[in-house]
Amino acid sequence: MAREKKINVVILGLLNHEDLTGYDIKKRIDEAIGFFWKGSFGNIYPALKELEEGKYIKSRTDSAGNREKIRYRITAKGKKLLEDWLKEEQISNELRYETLLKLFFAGASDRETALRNIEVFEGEIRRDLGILKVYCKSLESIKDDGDHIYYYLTVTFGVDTYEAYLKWCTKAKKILGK
Amino acid sequence: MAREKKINVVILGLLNHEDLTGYDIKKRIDEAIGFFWKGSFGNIYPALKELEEGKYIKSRTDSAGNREKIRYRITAKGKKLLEDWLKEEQISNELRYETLLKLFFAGASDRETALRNIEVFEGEIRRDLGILKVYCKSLESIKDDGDHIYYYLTVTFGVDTYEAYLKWCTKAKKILGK
DNA sequence: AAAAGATATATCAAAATGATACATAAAGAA
DNA sequence: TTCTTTATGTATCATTTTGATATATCTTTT
Repeated sequence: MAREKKINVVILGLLNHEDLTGYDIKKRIDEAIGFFWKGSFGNIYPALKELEEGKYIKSRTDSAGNREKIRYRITAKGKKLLEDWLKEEQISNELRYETLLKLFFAGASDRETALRNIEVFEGEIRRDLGILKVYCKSLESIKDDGDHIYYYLTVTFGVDTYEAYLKWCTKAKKILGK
Repeated sequence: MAREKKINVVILGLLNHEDLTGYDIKKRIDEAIGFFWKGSFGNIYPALKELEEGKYIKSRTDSAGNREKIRYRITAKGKKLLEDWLKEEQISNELRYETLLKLFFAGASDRETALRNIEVFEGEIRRDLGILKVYCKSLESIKDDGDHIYYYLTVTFGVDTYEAYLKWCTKAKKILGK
């Protein structure tokens, strides 16, 4: 089987929960999986067309008022593709941390710059961790219903790793002498 | 100032340490910063040409034997660009974890599949953590010389976060009933 | 001497990114 | 009421990155 483009399986995964428009899909990606995955209109809309051509999803145009709205639903063929991808053991996990890049090359500048970059990172992580903890708390009570358990686990991944980041920040600042 | 393409600053950062060929650059990226950054010939070679056109680097062709070898050196202008980038506070840090994606969508399949995906992830992380720890140990004794401190800090980031990943794996497997 | 693996440059199709354009609908302020 | 801002919605495009492949030489192993 050909290696499926990632945006395709992301779309299928989201449509497997509920019917959505392209715009909804973008929002779901940003809100629910935004801390570990991204999507843009630039690949969502073309992918939706492709997936419909391949009969993995089906569209329904909803013209309430003057506004055209295209809502998509996953087909049996689409569910099959999603399940096949889930069962593939090959995974690609990637970090792209500009903070680490800057730290690695920090010798080209001074310690103050290196420290400031760590502090900027720390600030962002602290803020995002706050948001993740709120999600985590609200999921704790419902995590045993249906598929919430999986959502809960991804959020705890975020919380645990972000806490590790913060600990590292403290250590790194100390080592750099602050 | 225009937002600089990331591969450009990666190349400048590496050339700031020593003169390198395109092939060397690819190797350095894979070895030294591979766990948090990637590069490919497909963007390294065109970027080298562009950077030379902009006078950020200078090439020296070394034709020992029949083999042509193009070695690059950073210029003062290139150093300036590198420093400017280091001082920009805007950073973009990204995770792209297929493992989390599969976990988030695991409801479309069964718990065994979800567990297997976590185990695959765990295996990879355990292997990579072993490598990182070796690097970490060898850097510990020289971390106070020159710029090694920054290399050491990036490696400890890897070690700390990978250890957090492993702890999360244990917890996640337990929650999923194993 | 042959085979295999590392070195080296280069290109290309496919995919992702980030920005923008355009238009309607809804909410809030003046 | 009217004006303005924000959210919804589809769509495209240039730039960048990815991943694979092509081609050739040099080095090490068998």
